[in-house]
Amino acid sequence: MTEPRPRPPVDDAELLVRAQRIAGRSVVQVAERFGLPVPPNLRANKGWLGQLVEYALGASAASRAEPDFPHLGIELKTVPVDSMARPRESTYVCVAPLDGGLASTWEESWCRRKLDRVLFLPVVGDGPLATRVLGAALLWAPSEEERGRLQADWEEITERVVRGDLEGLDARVGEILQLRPKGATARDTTWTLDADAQWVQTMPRGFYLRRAFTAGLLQRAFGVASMS
DNA sequence: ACTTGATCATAC
DNA sequence: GTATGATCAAGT
Repeated sequence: MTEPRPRPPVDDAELLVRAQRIAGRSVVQVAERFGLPVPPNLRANKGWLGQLVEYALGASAASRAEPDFPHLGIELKTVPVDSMARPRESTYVCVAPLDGGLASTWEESWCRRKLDRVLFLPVVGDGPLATRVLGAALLWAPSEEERGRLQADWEEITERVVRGDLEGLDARVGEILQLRPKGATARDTTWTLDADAQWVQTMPRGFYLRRAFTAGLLQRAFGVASMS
C-alpha cells in the first residue's frame, strides 16, 4: 500500500498537519509509505533524507533558487539532531553569488528570502539511517533581533566579496551566518572579481547557519529547562 | 568536542 | 557550471 506523491499543501495548516503525521515515525516507515527504498547510509547520497521529507510534505521536486513552498514562503530544512535536540551539523542556506552580485542588498538577497520562514524538521539519531526518527517540526521566522544579526553578518560577508577580499573571508566571519565552500570538490570553480577588479576563478561557496544558532532555536522550542 | 574546509548525488 | 539536497572528514 503505497501512497502517491502528495500535492503541494494549500496553506500553513495543511503543511503542519503533514509534518505532524510523520513526526515520531522512523525514516523507513515514511519511506515505505511512498514505496521509496532507503539507502544504507548518506555517504554517497547526502541529500536523500531532505528529499524524502520534501516528498512526504509535498514540496516541488525541481531544484530552484526559491523556497520549497513558494506560495507559502516557507523553506524546508531537515536537521540531524541527538536525543537532546542538539544539531549535529550546520544548516546550508543557499549559494553565495561571487560574481559581483546583482543582489546587492539584504532585502533582495536569496539568503533573506530563504530565511524569511523556515520549517525545521529534526531527525533524531546517528545510527542506521532507516532507524532514525523524525521529530516535531518547528515553523520558525527570525525575530527582530535575529533578522538584524543575520543582516549584519550577510552584509559583512557580502562587502568582503564585493571588495574581492576572498582570501581573508573564511568560515570564521559571521556570528550566526557563515560562508563555506560549496561544491563537489575543491577543484570546482566559479568566477569572481578580485581586489584588482580582475576576473579570477575561485571555489564556489554557500551561506550556512552556524550550529550554535540552530541549536538555540531548537532548544527554545523543544528543550527542557536547564539547571544552569 | 567543535569548527572549518572538502565532498557526494542529482536536475537542468 | 549553477542550483538543489546536505554530510564527511581534516584541522585545531
